Amino acid sequence: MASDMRERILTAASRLFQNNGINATGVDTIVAEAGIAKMTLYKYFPAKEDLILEVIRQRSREFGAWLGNRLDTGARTPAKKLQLLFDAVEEWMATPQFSGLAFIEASVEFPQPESAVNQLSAELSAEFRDYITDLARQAGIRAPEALGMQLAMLIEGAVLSQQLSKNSADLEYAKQAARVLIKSAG
Amino acid sequence: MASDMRERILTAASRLFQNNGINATGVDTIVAEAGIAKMTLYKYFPAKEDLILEVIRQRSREFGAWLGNRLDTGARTPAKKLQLLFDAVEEWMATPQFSGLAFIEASVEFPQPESAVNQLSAELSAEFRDYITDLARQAGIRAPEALGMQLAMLIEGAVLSQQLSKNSADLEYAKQAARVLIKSAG
DNA sequence: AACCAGATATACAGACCTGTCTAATATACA
DNA sequence: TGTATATTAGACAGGTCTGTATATCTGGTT
Repeated sequence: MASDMRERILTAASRLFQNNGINATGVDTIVAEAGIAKMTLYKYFPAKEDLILEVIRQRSREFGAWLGNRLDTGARTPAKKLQLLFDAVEEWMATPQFSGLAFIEASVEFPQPESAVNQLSAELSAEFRDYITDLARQAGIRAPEALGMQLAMLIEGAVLSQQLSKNSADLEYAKQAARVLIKSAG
Repeated sequence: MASDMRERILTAASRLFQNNGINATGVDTIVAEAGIAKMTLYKYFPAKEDLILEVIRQRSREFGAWLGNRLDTGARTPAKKLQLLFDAVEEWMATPQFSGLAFIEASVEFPQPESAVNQLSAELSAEFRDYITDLARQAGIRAPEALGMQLAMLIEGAVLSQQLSKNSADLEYAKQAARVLIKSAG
């Protein structure tokens, strides 16, 4: 099936980008990993950049959907969802398909603001912040934007931490910090 | 002078790595930016990887020295230094030569644990955490490691934030979060 | 059975990459 | 002035990169 191919390419590219870096992963490597012909890749993605953009979009969508679902099923009120946030993030980081925050990695590898990859990263980063800020607003926090940004920064730092130090105690500290910040923001 | 050449190469490489990414910057570009011959670069740095490692080391050293000096001159007691930390980080981010946290960028571009660049990044990241943890310990914080990690994660998230959204309000939020966390950690 | 769209394998062009070699030039010092 | 040392310019080898072209094969439909 047609969408089957597309999915295989995206999956392979996502894994390779995560393990080796985006710029360090060649098209031939993606093709080999996906077990398809190079022409097929270029049929679905006219240029490597299109593939990069789609991988970032998909990984962000997946995380957003996972998180939204986890919070919806695990908590009723917005306030409880906010308190569940860091537990959910911890669970997500423990899943085997955890792969960092795509927009962070992409923005580091494509630092130029005029790059399409950088622009998309900035958009998705803002979306993520807005999502948490909305959560805080719905939970009745007095200064939702402040808390939203603080929690977002903490999550980004924790994800980086995890990948650098492989020390799972870090996330416990982040959770504790989130509790303190939420309580203080009232 | 000999050390002059070395310094010019490091300066040029640092700027290019920051603006375009590490893997996206070729040796020829560095040579042109530094205004030297390619052979000279390979005399001081036998391989590009040696240059990358030295750039990361130097940028981390510079930041560490700047921060240490700023805290020493701005505050007497360890407790006051801890309170000054985020103001200092804010000042550093406002300096023209601000270039992110080198070990974060490097670890994203070289994600494989067996890579020398990744290993150095992990070391420097741990050093940074230890520095803040020591600050917390000297300030008499009850759980210095917890607070140290929390502040480090917050700083890393704030630095990423700044580079992605260019919104300076983010750092104000981070400062506020740091105050809350320090107060709560007592 | 004949056809056809989609996928495959493979070679290729042209650009760029790292790292080396050589020959010419500049600089410092005796 | 003569000589060692450092730097330069530029070509080059060998490999990898993205993207294209071509020719073959496969599976489903009529």
